[in-house]
Amino acid sequence: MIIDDFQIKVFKALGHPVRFAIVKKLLEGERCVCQLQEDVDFSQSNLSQHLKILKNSGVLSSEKKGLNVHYKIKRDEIIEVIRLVESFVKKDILEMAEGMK
Amino acid sequence: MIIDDFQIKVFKALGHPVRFAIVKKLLEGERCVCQLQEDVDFSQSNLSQHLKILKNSGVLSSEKKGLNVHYKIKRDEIIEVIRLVESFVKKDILEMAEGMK
DNA sequence: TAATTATATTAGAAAATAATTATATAGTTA
DNA sequence: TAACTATATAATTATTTTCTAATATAATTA
Repeated sequence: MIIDDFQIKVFKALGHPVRFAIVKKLLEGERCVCQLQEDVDFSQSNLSQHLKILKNSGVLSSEKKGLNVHYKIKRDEIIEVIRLVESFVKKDILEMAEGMK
Repeated sequence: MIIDDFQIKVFKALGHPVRFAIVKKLLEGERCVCQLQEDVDFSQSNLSQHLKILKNSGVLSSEKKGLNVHYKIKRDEIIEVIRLVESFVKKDILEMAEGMK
């Protein structure tokens, strides 16, 4: 199923620490690559490659503004997804903590 | 952030075709490993390894019932997440199709 | 308790993904 | 138009993930 493939691509894109960090940063709003670079301590080239993966998966969209390229979260559903996963992961962590008593 | 790590684990778990297929099957309800094996054409060992990853990430939970082990989706949020991603991916595909006209 | 069935684990090979380094391009300003 | 700045691409290497094959375990039944 082709829809499955696209869904898998989205999950794969979000399932990497650098890319997840980028997306979380962009929850605050649109940013140019140069701004993303600030928060993050790996090469420009590497960042660019991760941005490409995020864009290809449909998680981010980009727009060229003069010399800069601005990236943003493409759809609100992504924001929802991250919130949902965060909430259920928190439950898991709580339960784990309970189990250790 | 530890919560981030758990979230990333969830996305990574869902970002693989075999594991995604397993989870989609379990949307229909709890299944034992033997039943999952039917739909799928790779080794028992491999299936078992993927189930382990899904369980460790918190996506699935399991319960031993006699000789069988039953797996199910651990939390309803997971179902929601999959629906959301499906819906936004469909939008992307539609837009792509528009763009090709 | 020996054999059987369902599932899990381990080790190693194969494949996929990620990071690094170097180079290219597109827009901008001097 | 030459030099500069921000970002992208390509090639290579390093790392991680996945698969395969063999073996182990736990519950069940003969």
